[in-house]
Amino acid sequence: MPRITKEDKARNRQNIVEAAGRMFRAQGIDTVGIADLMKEAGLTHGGFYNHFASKDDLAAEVCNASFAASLGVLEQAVEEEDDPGGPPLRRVVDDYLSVAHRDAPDGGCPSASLVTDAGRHNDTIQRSYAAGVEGYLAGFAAELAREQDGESTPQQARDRAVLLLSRLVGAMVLARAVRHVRPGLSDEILRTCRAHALD
Amino acid sequence: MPRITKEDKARNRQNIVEAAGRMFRAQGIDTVGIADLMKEAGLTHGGFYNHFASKDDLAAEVCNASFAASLGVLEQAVEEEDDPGGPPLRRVVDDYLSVAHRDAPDGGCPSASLVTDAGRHNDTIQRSYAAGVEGYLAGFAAELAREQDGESTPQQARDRAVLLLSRLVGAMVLARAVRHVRPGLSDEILRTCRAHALD
DNA sequence: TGTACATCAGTGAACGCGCGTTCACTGATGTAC
DNA sequence: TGTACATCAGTGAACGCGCGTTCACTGATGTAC
Repeated sequence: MPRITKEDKARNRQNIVEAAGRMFRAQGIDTVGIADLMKEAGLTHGGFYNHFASKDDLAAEVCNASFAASLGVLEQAVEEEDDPGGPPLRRVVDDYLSVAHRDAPDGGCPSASLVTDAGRHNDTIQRSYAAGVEGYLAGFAAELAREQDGESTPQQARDRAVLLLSRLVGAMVLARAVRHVRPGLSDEILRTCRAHALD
Repeated sequence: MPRITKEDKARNRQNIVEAAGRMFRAQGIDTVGIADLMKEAGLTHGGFYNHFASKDDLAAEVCNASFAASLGVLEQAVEEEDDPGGPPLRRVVDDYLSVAHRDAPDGGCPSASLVTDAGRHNDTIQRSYAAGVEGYLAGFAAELAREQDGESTPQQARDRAVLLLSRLVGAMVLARAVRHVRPGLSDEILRTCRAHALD
């Protein structure tokens, strides 16, 4: 049946990146095989290397794409001005530390779902991850500065952004780790941290 | 040369658990092979199944042992009364979020180093992990109650313990994830969270 | 206490499996005239 | 615009490797008398 249209090839490539983005976040980079991920993208495994030089190569691109998508959602949430649920960062925290986000890591924040994978893979992946973290920090710091309306220095906003991200990530990874065997504890972690993440 | 003394067998078993404890925390459960870990324990891979029914079986035991050792260190630190470095929890936080702990996950807190592994393995491992987390929370809550000297309810102490552990774990996993490619960012995360973990 | 035999921890080769990656092949697309 | 040929994305078998696990074997220890 091949050969395929240029547009089809581009679409296939994007499908691979998106499928891998979901699967890597849900199950971890090492757990997901090339064959699994190509099937999820609607292809057979042999064609993988028409698009990527290696699995690590894909993983780095997936890391970038996941952070870009996740940051987009974040900034969109921040921009929705007059909205129920209080100020933007209040809504961001409530969404981040929600049961829905805990139970659907495949569409969620890569800061949390790839945090261990990043440290255990090559530097290219780690750089993509670190850049994504910096993106989150910049976004949080900007919004914190805006909400305090000149009441804080850039350094203070930066510090608070670092604290906020650490708290969100810590609560989420712990809540996910105990979810299946101690759902009550998992819920408690989310609830308690939701109430105090912005302290 | 075998057969071996009963005492030798017990010592070998303990060596395997300790070697696996270090390697699993440093590299992750899936990354470490049976052969690697038996060599580290000074044995050959074939004998593994004289001690454990499966790798998962070992992993659950390792999880228990690592938490027990780590909690022991924690409680010992708390008990060293008149000591420089302020009140016990202040010292616990400073040790936890130290550069030394970040750079030596093999001897450190399993809450942080096994947090992702726990969620991705079978329920036995996850239960060991969750029990360890509860141990940490109980230890923190008791010390928080003691330091506030009756000024807080058990519920408040529990909430603060949940917050504290989440913050420690979040900061540590993030600091480790970006360590090799952004050492400055990694240090910043530790420093900032050290200053505010007990807020 | 001494002797004879069963036990079983350690060894290292082997098994089966799944992984990342490579390859020969196909045939529709892209392109040059 | 039409024709002829080169390109190359997708396919699925195959490769090499390392993994968790099994196994036959060894010989010192444990034990029964």
